[in-house]
Amino acid sequence: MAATVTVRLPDGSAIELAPGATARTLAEAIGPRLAKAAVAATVDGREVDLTSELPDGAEVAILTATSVAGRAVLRHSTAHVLAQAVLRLWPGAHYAIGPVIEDGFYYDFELPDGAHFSDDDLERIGATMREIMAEDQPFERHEHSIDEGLELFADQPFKREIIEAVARGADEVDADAEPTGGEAVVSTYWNSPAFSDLCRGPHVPSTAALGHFTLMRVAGAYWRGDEKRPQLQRIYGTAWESEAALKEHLHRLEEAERRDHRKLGAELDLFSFPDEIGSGLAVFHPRGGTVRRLMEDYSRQRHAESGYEFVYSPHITKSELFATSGHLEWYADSMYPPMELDGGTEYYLKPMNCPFHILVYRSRQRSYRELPQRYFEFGTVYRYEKSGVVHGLTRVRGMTQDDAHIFCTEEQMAGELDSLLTFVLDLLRDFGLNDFYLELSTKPETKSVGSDEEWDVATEALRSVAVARDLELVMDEGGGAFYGPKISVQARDAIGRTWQMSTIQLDFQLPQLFELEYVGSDNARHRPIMIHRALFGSVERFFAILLEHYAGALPTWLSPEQVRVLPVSDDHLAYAASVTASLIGAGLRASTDTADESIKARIRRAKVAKTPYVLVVGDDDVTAGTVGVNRRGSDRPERDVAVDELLREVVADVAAKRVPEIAGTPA
RNA sequence: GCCUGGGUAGCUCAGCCGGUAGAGCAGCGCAUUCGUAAUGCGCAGGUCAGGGGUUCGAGUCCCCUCCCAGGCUCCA
Repeated sequence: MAATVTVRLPDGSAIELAPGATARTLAEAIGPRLAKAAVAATVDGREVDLTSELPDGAEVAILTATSVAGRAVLRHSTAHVLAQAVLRLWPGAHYAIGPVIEDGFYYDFELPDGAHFSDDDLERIGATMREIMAEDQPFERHEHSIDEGLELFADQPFKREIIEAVARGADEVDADAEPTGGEAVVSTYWNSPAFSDLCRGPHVPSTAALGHFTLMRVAGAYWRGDEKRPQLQRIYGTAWESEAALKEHLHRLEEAERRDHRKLGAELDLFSFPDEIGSGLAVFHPRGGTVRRLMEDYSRQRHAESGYEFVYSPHITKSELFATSGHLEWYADSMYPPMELDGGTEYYLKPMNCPFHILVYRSRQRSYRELPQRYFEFGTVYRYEKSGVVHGLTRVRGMTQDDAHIFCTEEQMAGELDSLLTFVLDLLRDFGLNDFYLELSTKPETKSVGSDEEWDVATEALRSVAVARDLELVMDEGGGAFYGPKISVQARDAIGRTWQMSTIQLDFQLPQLFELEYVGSDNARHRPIMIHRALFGSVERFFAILLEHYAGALPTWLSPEQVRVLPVSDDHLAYAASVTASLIGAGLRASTDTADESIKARIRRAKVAKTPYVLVVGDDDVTAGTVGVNRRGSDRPERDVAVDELLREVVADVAAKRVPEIAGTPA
């Protein structure tokens, strides 16, 4: 054996250690602060425990809890303690898997006698976890043969299933085949005589290294995500490297809750979901209707400027149309069941607009001279979403898409895609979104039509316009629609969440199914290419995203009410009315609040409604022709502003589509 | 669709071991006429989601249905 081992550090330097040195020894050799902060290490890129011995010549990095990988170790270890606590409280419980997820972890259990967790249990479990952490139990790694593993977990059916999968060489979430000696082995972590868990690790050295966690909620989840398998009880939690980081995370969650569009929609009187109508079906109130109209009007204007023509199509159709399009074959699960009319003819509510636009195209023979044809429609579609998935305005059963279909020649395709992407990004920026990345979705493994070659051509066309942008491109393998690949524009909002916005889909299939043609300059018939695209996605969903992004404080140009004028007393009513009239005369949305309430109360109401400009007019203003101005986001009112001056300010704000300062914590 | 938890006044929520329903805000009325985030007093408002059952008696216990939330799955 060599007298020393030498390992290389991430900065390229080498360090010499005594034989048998562990990652922990290394951390201590580098410095006491690192030794204290260390939770695990990587050896030649593989994550290992601090107690693992370092081989000579290895590249080693120490993981601390403030790194992404370090937090994952922390969370994974906390998940183990959760399992230990549950087994302590419910002897005989079965434990399944406990992986790390974004910002936290979960663990799935099956409790004896079909018992289930309640919110009170979370507190008890959390308290027990803290006991275990106080007991300073080590995470000791052991390796076992498959047979030993099966023996160890004889009464744990889920663990046995994982081990059996490892034995078959499957890559498992929470247990890993280790290529040691060519024979499959499993590793366990032993915390105490009462608890060990199957896991590939690594873990923190001891339960005492944990502590900044919260158990969040209980949920049901299928074993392996398969609805035919047993439903387990899942506990979600989050864990961080410090109390401050934990608090910050909880604060972010509160911020997201404050921005919940369903809450804002009710508070700001924008829309509602009356039970009488049904799940996932919204009505827009006057204020929400105004916002929606503004969004749609602006979109229409931009589409008209960009060479789109406006078409309209009905909400229902005979089944034949969707049989030809393939929707009945591929999409029937998401469609409302048919209505039988006219002695047996079946009619369907439309889940998509494309077949209708195709019929517009096919209404007469087309020449290459008139391509591209760009048909736009605010098309209202209905999709029978499963009851558990509907969510506010972001996932509904009835929605209006800003849908368009472009029919073009193969030669025109690249240019169309390119200008389309510019159009999309410009439009989204006008609404104040400006942090984007692109996602390219390729052929689905199961549900798809068309040959691999066609898919390759279409996918490549999309890829080339995507990479031409100075934007991040993320692959979404298998995420395309059944008829073609797509690019989607993902936007990050004010608190760092990402939303799928616009989609651009290429389609070589529907033109074939509907036998679309155009006559080329060669006097021969050719097949056009079809591009599907929706920029808002759905108007409802885009509305929801804007509401959350702006926390309800929509830009002035989109605000349902832009200015509210408050007379100090009844003496100023006439003046207030004249100010309001001149604002309305300038094309603004303004009203006078004549309620018999104190000026303070009316200011508060106007502010709570997130009105961009709240004007107060009293004696001084009547004589001087001025107003007092409260701008949204400012707590310092300004006095003696000339009406003309204020009017110019608001008009300029609207014309510039100025983005308000977004209240709240940035991500 | 499945799991868990919910549904009490327009909204947010109290309501014990089963004994006949309560607050704040909003609404309405009266007083108040006010210069920058809630003036005071009063009134009204509920088939306790709907239906069925147990019970002398059900908001409360049981069953079914609908709706909501968080997940699983799916997705714009």
